[in-house]
Amino acid sequence: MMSISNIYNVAKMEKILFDLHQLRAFITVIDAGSFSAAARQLNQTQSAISQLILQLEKSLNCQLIDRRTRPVRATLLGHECYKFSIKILAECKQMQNWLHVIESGKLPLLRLGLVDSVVAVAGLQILKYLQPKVDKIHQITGTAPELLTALQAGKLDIIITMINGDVPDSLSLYPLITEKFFAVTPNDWPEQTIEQLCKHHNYIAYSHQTPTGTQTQNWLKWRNFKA
Amino acid sequence: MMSISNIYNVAKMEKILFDLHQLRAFITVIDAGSFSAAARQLNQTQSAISQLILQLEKSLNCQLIDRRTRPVRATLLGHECYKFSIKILAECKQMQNWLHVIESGKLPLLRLGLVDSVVAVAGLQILKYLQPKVDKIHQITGTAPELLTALQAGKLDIIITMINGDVPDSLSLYPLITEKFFAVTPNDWPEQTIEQLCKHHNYIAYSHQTPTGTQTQNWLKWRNFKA
DNA sequence: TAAAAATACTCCATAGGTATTTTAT
DNA sequence: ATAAAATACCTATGGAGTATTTTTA
Repeated sequence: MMSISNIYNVAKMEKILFDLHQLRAFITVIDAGSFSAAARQLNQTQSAISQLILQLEKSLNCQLIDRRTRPVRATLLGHECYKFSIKILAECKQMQNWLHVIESGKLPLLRLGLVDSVVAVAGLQILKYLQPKVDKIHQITGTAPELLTALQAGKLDIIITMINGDVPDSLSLYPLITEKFFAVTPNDWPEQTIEQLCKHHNYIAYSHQTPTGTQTQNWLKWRNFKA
Repeated sequence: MMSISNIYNVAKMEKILFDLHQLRAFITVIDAGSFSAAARQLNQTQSAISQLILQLEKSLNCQLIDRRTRPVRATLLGHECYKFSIKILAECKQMQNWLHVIESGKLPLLRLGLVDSVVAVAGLQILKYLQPKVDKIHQITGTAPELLTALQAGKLDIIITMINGDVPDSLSLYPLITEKFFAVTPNDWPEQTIEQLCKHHNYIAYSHQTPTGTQTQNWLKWRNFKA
């Protein structure tokens, strides 16, 4: 069975031979019809633009602009390059904008899933924390598997839940809280591991009413333990 | 729900605040799980990678990587940035390739995905057909969903597979082969449609060993039919 | 001849390296 | 305690400017 990561190794990141400044200069030259005009638009010198275009042509190993005419014009290859360049720069701008939207607290809507136990323990704090960052919140509560399904179906943006252990690749996991627990036993008990303890002794649970009890129950259910 | 296209504003050719080397470094770090590993892959020093990522984060004015964990991981924003970066770099690579094709008549590299069944039936013919058109071929085989994922991630250039029915907008679909089938039944069978036939009669399959049998199996699996 | 593009050269900003400190497990 | 990331510092490359030459209409 092929894994995707295999493909990545094969198609390893090659060197980048041109840069976005060159593409921008190229587009501007084509639009403006001359190097000098483009230079004026970009607040640079004609020399700088000339060098940028020459670099681009050299790195792509082809002529992009026909200088034997005034105004200068894109060659056949130049036309193709122009279309791609427009698309690439648009993509870059979209990325900038999209990240800015997310981080500047102007996220229009966050669809938030919370497991019931978390709502009880920290629901209010979470909402208070999110308030300044999001315009509108759709809050949904449910069991961990339900929320996970909804998240994978694209019906939620984020869920706060206990970890499963193996999270699908398409999702990102951010640990919020981890706790270490100790098993305290009388001196004369021989059992050395949790498994041994489970075999020989009864399970004493926190009350269903307490948050810890609920969480423990959830965790056991999640891990498919039987009561 | 806001769509990304709304955000994009074509009008001005604004300053570019990041560059492709930064994006490449970022992708490599996320994939590798550490700055040092990424540096090794890119034949640079850890320091250089660190600086590239810091520059990128500064220019985008947000944190992209959570360094408080090992392996380091993309933040929420980093995840968005990652997806865009993949797309942008793929676009750049495509441009290079396309220009190279036009001027030399040959693609420098084709990353080709073939579903296993196609390899068996037509693998040799396909490679023979491509030979004069491509300098170098990376051939990868796998199941249709795997290849589709890789294609969308920009890790493959083309895949030859059975159609799904709904292909994402970002991909182009070129039908290669279509076949019409007839159901031949005895004169006295009353059923008039395939559905009726399926209800009242058993399914007789080609042997697993034959190409047709394998293809049929694949198709049924693809369509979530049960044996 | 008058624009505009290429070229020569110069400079300095910065990408990227080495060495070191800080941080995470 | 060890591996990894940030930081300080330094060097060399090359991006971009000025001045000049070459090219086009």
